[in-house]
Amino acid sequence: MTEPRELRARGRNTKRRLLDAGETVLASKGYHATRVDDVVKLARTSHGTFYLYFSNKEELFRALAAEVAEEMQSLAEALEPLTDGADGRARLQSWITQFVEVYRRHGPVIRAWTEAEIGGSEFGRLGTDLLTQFTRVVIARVSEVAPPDLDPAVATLVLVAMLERLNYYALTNQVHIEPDAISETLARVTHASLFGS
Amino acid sequence: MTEPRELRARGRNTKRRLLDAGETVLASKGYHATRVDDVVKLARTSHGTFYLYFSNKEELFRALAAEVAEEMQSLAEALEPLTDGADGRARLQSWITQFVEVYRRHGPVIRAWTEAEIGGSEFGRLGTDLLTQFTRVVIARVSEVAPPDLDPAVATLVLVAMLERLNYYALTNQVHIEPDAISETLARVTHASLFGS
Amino acid sequence: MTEPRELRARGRNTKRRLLDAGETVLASKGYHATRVDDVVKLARTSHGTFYLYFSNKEELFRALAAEVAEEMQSLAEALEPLTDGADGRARLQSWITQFVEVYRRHGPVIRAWTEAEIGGSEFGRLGTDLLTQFTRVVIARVSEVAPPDLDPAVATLVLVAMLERLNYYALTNQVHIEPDAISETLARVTHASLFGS
Amino acid sequence: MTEPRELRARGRNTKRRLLDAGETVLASKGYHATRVDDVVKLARTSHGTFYLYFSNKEELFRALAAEVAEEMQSLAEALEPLTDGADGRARLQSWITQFVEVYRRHGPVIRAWTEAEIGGSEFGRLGTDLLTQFTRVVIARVSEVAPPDLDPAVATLVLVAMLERLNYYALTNQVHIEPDAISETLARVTHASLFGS
DNA sequence: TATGAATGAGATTTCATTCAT
DNA sequence: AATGAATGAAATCTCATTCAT
Repeated sequence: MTEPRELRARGRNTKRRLLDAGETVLASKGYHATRVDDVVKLARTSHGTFYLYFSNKEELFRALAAEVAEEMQSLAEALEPLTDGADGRARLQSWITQFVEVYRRHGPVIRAWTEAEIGGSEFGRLGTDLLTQFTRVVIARVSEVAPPDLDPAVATLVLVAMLERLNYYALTNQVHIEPDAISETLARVTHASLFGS
Repeated sequence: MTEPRELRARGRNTKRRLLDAGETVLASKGYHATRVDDVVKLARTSHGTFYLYFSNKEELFRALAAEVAEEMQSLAEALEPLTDGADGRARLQSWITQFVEVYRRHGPVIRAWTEAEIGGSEFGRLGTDLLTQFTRVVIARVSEVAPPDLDPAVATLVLVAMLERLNYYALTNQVHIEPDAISETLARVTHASLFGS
Repeated sequence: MTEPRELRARGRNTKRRLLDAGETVLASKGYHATRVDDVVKLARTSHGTFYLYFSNKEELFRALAAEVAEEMQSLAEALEPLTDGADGRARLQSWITQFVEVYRRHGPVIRAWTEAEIGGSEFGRLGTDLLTQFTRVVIARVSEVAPPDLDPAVATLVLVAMLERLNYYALTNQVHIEPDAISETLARVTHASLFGS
Repeated sequence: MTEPRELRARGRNTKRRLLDAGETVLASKGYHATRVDDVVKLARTSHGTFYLYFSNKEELFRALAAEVAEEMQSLAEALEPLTDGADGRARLQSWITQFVEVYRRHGPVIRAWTEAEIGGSEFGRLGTDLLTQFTRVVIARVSEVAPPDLDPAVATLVLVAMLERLNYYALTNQVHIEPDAISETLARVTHASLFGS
């Protein structure tokens, strides 16, 4: 483990460059195919410097994950009570838009969890933990309004699955979807499931 | 390229063992972390033999993909017209149950596409192509019944996203869901979106 | 850990070459300064092959150590009861000559224990264990004849210290000693300490 | 080469801390495994500062060696003529006790010579030179009294071998020996060899 | 006098693929 | 049809030393 050191301005800057480079490379190559060499080249620094800040590749990704996890967590907590009506749907859609935005910025990290957790790495488990946390908050909101015959936990998972996966398809260009259509459709489907069409 | 050769019984058996081993390893380690060594050990054969049947690692995955693609394609074509009412919903649910079953058997391969396509490998593209094909067929069905203000393509993607991702969560034990609850909930949400609750 | 595999003639030959090369390089550079690269070059093989037989550098040395430890153990057990008189001294000297011979052949490995045990590596502990074993057997012989005011354990250590260190000086050319003079002098000093001059 | 500079109190203190840290790390890790990083951490200073006082790692060790060499040399010169009788043996034992004390304080450096000289480093040669010097003085004393059939040079080496190695065993806890037993036994064995029991 | 940061050469290790039998 | 052995390019990681402040 690299001891967390007190960093001066230059050091903080270098570490930031490495994190950003890591996220960029992650985006284009995925977790397993990312080479330390790619990261340091992009950050315009050396291997030695990389290992000054992170004791290995995994730790770089853990640091990225921690940053994203925090954003996701605040987002989850920002979800207000769900309500029926055009008004409630608009609020839901606005929340989903924020999610889409976070995914647009940090999708690569989120997707990397998927890749990593299959190998059972620590990084992968971080992703699972976040999913659990995120889900817990949303379930609470769904429980308040779900019809009695709809399991809130399952419904929430469906929602999260849609959120994550649809963004994923869009971002990897596996399909073409208008960005606006994503949040609108997600809001509509979710709302319909909870309150009827 | 290994020329497709006529194989005797023994050869076919060996190749089958390699394919099965490949799928198993894929399930536990994921695309990038799968080693030829793991595969041949599990298949109780040797590296030399592996390259007798596949000219490289990628080709093994392609062969696996081809098998799964075929099943998925028949499944897509088996989707009957969607109809309103309890009856229509039951038929939809039964189709989803079949999907869940296919995913249960071949999830590792399907999930590996995700991982692979990030690196831009041929295997990854195969997955994308399959998604496109699969989607095309489903869109046709959805178009027949979607309300005018719901884009059939997007709605289909939502459906597929749910299908794939929820199964994924369940299969990787990231969350616990009752197997039956999966198809029931998926059917309910889809039906509600298309026909109202 | 590299699983112990069944080796054919060629494999056994290669492994032997690596072991021998390891011992040679150890002799000239010492434990820590030995590079896998030196070993494989001398064995006229490749890095890849090295890791086929040993999962890392340490394991190569452990294998060497085990071989030497066995020889040392048989030597210890070959020590007959110590007796007074010219006759007894001749027998002692002949045993010491054998020790000198083993040291001449495997001194590098024995010396490497010293270097390694300082770092607390497994390899180092092997050396300590061997010393303990070896000493135990010799103590038994010394106890039979030591004068009451001479602690057999300490006397044995003195003997072993002389044996090891004098050989070491001679082998590393830190001093020049006629090979015959080594065993003769060691026999004389030991015998004098136990039985009087 | 770092020019020997006139150091103020603060500088002298820093250099002392580095030397002490060097000896401590040497004790726990050995010559080859000692890292500049370990030394500066223990001395609570920085890499930059280290190279202010020593032009490289080797020079730190040379400085340590020089300090120890001086002590050893005075010790050698303090050896009085060897004489027979209880009286002579007591004087011998008292000298050996001083040796044991020096070894207790500086054993790590002395042991490191062994490790270093295998790689042919300057530091190793320093150790060899010291051994030669030390031996020369002792041989002179032994020559005065050795029986005609005992080569004084070899007898001296035996003595030094015992001295060094027994202390080494004791200090590295490879065996347990009562501190007093060390010098007593060494004195007895040496005396017996030279003068008969 | 001091130090945090950076460097890069060199070491270890991995693994897809080829070879020889 | 099968396989044990070998390979070497490429990846990860280490650490003595230098730089800039």
